Amino acid sequence: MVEETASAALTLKDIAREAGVSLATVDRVLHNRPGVRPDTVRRVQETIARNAFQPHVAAAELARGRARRFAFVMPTGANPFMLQIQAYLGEMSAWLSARRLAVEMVITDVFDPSVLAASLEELAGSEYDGVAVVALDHPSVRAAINDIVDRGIKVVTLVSDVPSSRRHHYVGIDNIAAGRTAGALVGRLVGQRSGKIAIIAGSQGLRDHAERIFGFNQVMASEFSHLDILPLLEGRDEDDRSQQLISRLLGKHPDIIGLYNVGAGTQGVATALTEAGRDKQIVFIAHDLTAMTRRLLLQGTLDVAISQNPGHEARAAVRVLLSLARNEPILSEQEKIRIDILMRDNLP
Amino acid sequence: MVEETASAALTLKDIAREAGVSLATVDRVLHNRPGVRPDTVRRVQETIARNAFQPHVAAAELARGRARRFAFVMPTGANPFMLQIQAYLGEMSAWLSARRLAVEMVITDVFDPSVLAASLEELAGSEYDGVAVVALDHPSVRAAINDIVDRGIKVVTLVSDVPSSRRHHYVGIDNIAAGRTAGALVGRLVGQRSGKIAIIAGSQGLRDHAERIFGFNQVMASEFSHLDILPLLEGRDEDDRSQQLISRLLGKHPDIIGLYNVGAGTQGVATALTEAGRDKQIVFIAHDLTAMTRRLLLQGTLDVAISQNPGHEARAAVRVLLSLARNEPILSEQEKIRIDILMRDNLP
DNA sequence: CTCAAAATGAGTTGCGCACCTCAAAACGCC
DNA sequence: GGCGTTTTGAGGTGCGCAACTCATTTTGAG
Repeated sequence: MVEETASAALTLKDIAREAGVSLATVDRVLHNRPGVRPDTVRRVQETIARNAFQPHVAAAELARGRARRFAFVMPTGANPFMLQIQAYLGEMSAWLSARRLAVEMVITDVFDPSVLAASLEELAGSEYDGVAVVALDHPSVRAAINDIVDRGIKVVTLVSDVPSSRRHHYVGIDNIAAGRTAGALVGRLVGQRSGKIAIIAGSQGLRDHAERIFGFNQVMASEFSHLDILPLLEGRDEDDRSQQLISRLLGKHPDIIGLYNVGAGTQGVATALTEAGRDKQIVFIAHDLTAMTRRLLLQGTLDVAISQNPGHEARAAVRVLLSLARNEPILSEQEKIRIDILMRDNLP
Repeated sequence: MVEETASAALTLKDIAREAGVSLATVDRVLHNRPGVRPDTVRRVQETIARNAFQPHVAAAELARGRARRFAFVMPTGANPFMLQIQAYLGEMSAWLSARRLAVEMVITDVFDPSVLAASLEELAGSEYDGVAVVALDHPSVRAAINDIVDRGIKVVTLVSDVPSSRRHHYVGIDNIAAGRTAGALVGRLVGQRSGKIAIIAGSQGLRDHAERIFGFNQVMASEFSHLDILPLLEGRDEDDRSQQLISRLLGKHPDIIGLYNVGAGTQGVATALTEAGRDKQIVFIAHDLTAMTRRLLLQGTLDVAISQNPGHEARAAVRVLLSLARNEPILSEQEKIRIDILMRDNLP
């Protein structure tokens, strides 16, 4: 029992013949070039639709000649998650060059709106076909993104979104949902016990951290109101500072049963927990899968790591930019980034 | 600060010149065609490697002429998970036809080794470039797969593997790890409580079910030995039968605190739980994300759904077959199927 | 050295499309 | 009806490679 799923192999010539026009006109319609009567445009488009015609991507790509260039605007510094994204882009290099795609890194201080905006404005005047940017949500950044879009360059925001801009796509997770997931897990894993829940973030000023905290508190308030949430600590994503803050907190509150680390500095938090000898009694949830969090999961110090797959984000950003540049539909289901719940037994 | 990641745009002609041979010889080397001295082969390959040369896939695809044909051997019946995979393949139809790829469904009884083997043998003599098969692990199936491979057709096993065959790739999850994940979650979510844990499967004869049960028991024995595991029930993946079995079990054991459904029939199990009024007290874990399990998660009847992403499996199978057919390297990190832990707050 | 077999060079064709030019036809306006 | 403008047709070129043919050179065995 065999079923057909794919169709014939029409070419532009067939479409031209069937629509009663020349190849040149079909080409004009296909690329929105001027000089075609609206009536004729419609006739050609109908013929294309009627036959479910798809231009042969390989032929189109070959005929284009020049390679496509994409820029990835990434933060300076040693943020492991960002470095992982860059590493996965590196792993794609054979894949990219076989398709004559060039991906270039633009490293800049994405946390300073004016610096980021300036970097983006520079790209607006360049020869890039697409830009992926880890964007801070700020009016001047938004304006810079819109400028790039107006130049006909495709833009996707990566990891961190600027929803008010006219960017074509966002590749990343819903951080409110991530925070809610953390809250639900803490609440469920502490079980019947009652006690206090600690929460530490890098800074409330970071949009993704703020969103996670919001989601976390939402769930705690609505579903686990019997638990006592301690005031938020800010560890600035640094191991040392996080360790000190948590050590002091553990000393002050012997009845902490759950701990959520919103940002980085997980190693510091874990050290504080083990030094206090309370890593097994306290439910500890953090973000991102690194060599370090993997180790902590296997040891049992960390109970759950909530993560977004950096490899998936890197590849999705490239694919989305490519599809946009080709005016191809995007497989949205494929490009959606999931909130991964990682425990010891489902580590990839 | 800009860093280059991709390289030049050499062509075969450049390679030929640099290696001091003709285009024809490079072509022979590239496609393992006979008639080239080993010494020359080496020289050409070294030139290719030295320049990190990648043939332009678009040009290669275009020059090939004929389209590639892939067959998907899928089970008969209304298994929702399998239907989802087929649905996602359908969603790819525009993507496929733009690449002149034809994907055809071969629906057969994959649970009968002789029927499946016969279907596969038929494919061995056909014009397919690749075959994806939901394979039962049985000697005659293994032999059939090896036959197909010997014909030069690429084979990937889908969802269910035949590790002893010479299939080129497996697209699916590690079911032992999935079972262990279920065990860890049941154990963690019941918390301090003590009581009995129920487990129901379709049949122990199904390899994936058996593996999940194995993993589940492994974790329960080593980490949650204080919990009492009830004997396995077999619901044949049917809602009615599962409901009856669970209803009876709930009547007999008032102290059940956890329940793991290994296979299908989740609706039946859920009905039994709610009718007994114990859906909130019992930790309930099942597999796969469907409209039904999504509803149960939102209601709170189901606590966790463990799933493998059917869309990802469909696309990965196609991509892997395509890469194999093109003799391209596979992005293994991309094609790996993860064990997803889905709760109410991280539903996609 | 001779001869057949193996290895190689040189060349052609065509895949389907993008992108271009130039001439011809159709059109709208006065 | 004449005019300029818009629309269309016809055609060409080349992208990089696969796949082929056929002539020529090199090689090794006897």
